[in-house]
Amino acid sequence: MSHTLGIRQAQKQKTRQSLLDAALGLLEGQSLSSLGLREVTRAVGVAPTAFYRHFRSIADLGVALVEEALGSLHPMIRTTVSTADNGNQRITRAIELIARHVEGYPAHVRFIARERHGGVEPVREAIRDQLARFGEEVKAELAKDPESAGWNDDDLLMLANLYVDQMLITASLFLETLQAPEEERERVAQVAERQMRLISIGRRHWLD
Amino acid sequence: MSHTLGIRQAQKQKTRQSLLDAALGLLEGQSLSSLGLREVTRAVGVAPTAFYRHFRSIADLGVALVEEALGSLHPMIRTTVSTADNGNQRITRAIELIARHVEGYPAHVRFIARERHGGVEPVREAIRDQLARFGEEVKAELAKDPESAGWNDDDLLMLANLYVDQMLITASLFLETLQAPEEERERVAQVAERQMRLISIGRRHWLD
DNA sequence: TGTACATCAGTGAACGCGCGTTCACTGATGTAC
DNA sequence: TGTACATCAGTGAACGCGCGTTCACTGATGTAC
Repeated sequence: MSHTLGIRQAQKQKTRQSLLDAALGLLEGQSLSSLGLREVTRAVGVAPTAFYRHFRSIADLGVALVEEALGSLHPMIRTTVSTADNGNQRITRAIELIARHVEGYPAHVRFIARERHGGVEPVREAIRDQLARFGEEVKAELAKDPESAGWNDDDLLMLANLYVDQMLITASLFLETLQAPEEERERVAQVAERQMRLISIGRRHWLD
Repeated sequence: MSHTLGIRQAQKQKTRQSLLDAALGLLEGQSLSSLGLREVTRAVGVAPTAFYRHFRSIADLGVALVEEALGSLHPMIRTTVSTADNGNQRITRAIELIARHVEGYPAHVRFIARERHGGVEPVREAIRDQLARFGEEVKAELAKDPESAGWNDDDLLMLANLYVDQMLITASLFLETLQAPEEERERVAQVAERQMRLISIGRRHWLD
């Protein structure tokens, strides 16, 4: 039984999504704390007052963008980790997955990198919470691996967060190469791969 | 032969420094791209137009702040690395150095973390350049270490950048605990320490 | 040392502009009967 | 199915406000002789 939205509800959601999309576009060249409500509505083509039918404030819209952006990162991180743990080949594939995600959702990645330490506290908090959840999930994924035998929970979480941070750093480096020639992107990929490999080597000898 | 500045020059520098200090203070709660010129001059107590005697724009002031902030990080990173390479005890001391730096210059650290991916391109560029220089310096420091025998230049730089990024991540985590109880800060320190240790273990077995 | 002129950091008035928010409104959609 | 009323997403005028930038200015400091 699929519930069809009323015309009114559907139109409202469409406008809301347009506001989110427009904001994300405008945020490529500035940060959230300088984004104007009128700027966003102008880009969409609705009256400034229409904004209030969807969000209390720009900060509120920012929090919604966090959900959207990290929702899209979610499957990527899981796949990356469950994919990426044994051989060097798996690490190569994981880095490729990150590169493709950055190509597919550059604005989302930029938004998260920018606002993670940005000037809007509720948005920072939303990102912090989501990244903590990612850490927990990666930890759960790592725990399944035979290589994790003998590891305690604290150390697993420590390693999980190291991987998560490393993925974000790599993603943000890829972002900077989006307009650059292919060889530059290849160079970034190779460095990221070796860093990931070095961490995995550290993991393997952690209990020595 | 010490050259005493003229009264006029000395007063000008003092005002300039006041503008930088006021801006840094205001930036604790917002990001550079939303900082207003009038806001800064108001905080200092000079006329808005006085701003133009010192900086072309807020972005220009931001670049000056990068020099100031990373100038203060400079000695810290060098000491941290040359200190931090052999035993676990050295890593502990390195993390302590970072913690103390964050306590001593919280606004500088926050500024760099925030604007590294912020909305003002010239400022991002200045930070990128400085961090690249740090990477090179850390690489040079690592190269002196007997443990680096057999390492090629690319791998040394890869490791150096891994350390630099890890230091920034750790610094920004400490920043979030400045208002938190001591036990929270201790927890962050312990995680950072183990991550650094894992990386160092990876380093030791890189050539296996 | 004293005088006459040049420099220039900081002033204060004025400008046009876009901002966020309020309010009463309109008219298409939804609902009850 | 048709009618009468309720809901509510989006409108458009109006507001007061702070913004960045311009300009001619002032008066303390600097310099040449």
